[in-house]
Amino acid sequence: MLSLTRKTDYALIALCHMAAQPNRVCTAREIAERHGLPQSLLMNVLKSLSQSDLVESTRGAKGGYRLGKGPTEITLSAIIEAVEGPVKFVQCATHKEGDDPSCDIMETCPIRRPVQVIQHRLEAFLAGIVLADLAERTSSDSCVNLSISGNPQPPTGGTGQHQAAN
Amino acid sequence: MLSLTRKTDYALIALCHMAAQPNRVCTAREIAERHGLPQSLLMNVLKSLSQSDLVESTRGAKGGYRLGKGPTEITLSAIIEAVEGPVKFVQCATHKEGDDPSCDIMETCPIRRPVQVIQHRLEAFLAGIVLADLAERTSSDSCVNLSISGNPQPPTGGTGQHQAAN
DNA sequence: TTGAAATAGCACCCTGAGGGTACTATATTC
DNA sequence: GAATATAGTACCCTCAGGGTGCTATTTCAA
Repeated sequence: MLSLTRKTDYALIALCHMAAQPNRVCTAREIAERHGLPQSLLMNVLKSLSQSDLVESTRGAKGGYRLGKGPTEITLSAIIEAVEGPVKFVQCATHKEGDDPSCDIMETCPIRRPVQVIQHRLEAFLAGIVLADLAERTSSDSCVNLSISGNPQPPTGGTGQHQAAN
Repeated sequence: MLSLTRKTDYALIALCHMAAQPNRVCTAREIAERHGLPQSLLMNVLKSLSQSDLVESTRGAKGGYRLGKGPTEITLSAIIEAVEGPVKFVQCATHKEGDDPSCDIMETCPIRRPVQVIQHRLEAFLAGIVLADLAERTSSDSCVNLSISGNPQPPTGGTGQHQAAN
């Protein structure tokens, strides 16, 4: 369905929670109770984030989690990758030479190249969104900030405006 | 995993195949054999595409499929939607007032708004890629063209502007 | 030193979507 | 009427998503 999993949802919520309180450590329980998430699952997610250094964890009493980087350094693609694994728009997109082919028509596939280009553009898209963008609108309730993006700006029209990638 | 399903892969292959031969009808068997796809599954996919008017079908002997629109009118988002259903970056993204909430923290969810903005941008991204972009690079092997459509252009705007490093 | 609080690491389970098959009905051509 | 092709269903199997539970480890504080 081309959708994120719920784990990523939880990750985003937890990260926003931490971003809003940069000067203290937050426990999994606190975050779970505050936002009504299942605590055990949230802990799994926080573990993943910790292993990817997106959050720092402190064990023991008075322990908890805090952001491991600044909110402008944590990209959406890093979050997704930490929780769900690498984004694969199509299975063959991240295929390396010599790998066991995930798809048995690799050699003759007529759409492989163009689809890989789309993959790169999607990665760039996700890498361009950072936690600060999300957290910002979370605290202030204004609707405005993200919405430069807000008007979806139909990209269909022109061939050839600027491109960010490649 | 934020990935397309194999059905969409098949749809893209079939559509590219048809785009390359605009003046004749192609049978499911022909496409399946040509590209090594399972015929029965490909037929399912073609049925979906037909119901969404992305392809025209002709029944009976000498029947088959052909594109239902020009290759510049068939967007990637339309293809995905025809085969997989609506793109939902997150479950709640397409939620309408009064629906049964797909997520029981709808009301208090701190990231709902920003995430919906991302969803809109993703939709615009996918709507900006058309079949012609794929089919083009299929026949000619040049690598350049696709960069025109969906320019990723991070939605940050207010906050830092980050360039996708690729 | 001991207990409580917190994360770390497994192991396991259940459900549903992805992915695939099979069969029948219908339309068209020759 | 036979052959060819799509249309429509109904069904099945596998595996990732999503969730639970238990144990180990670390840290603080009484």
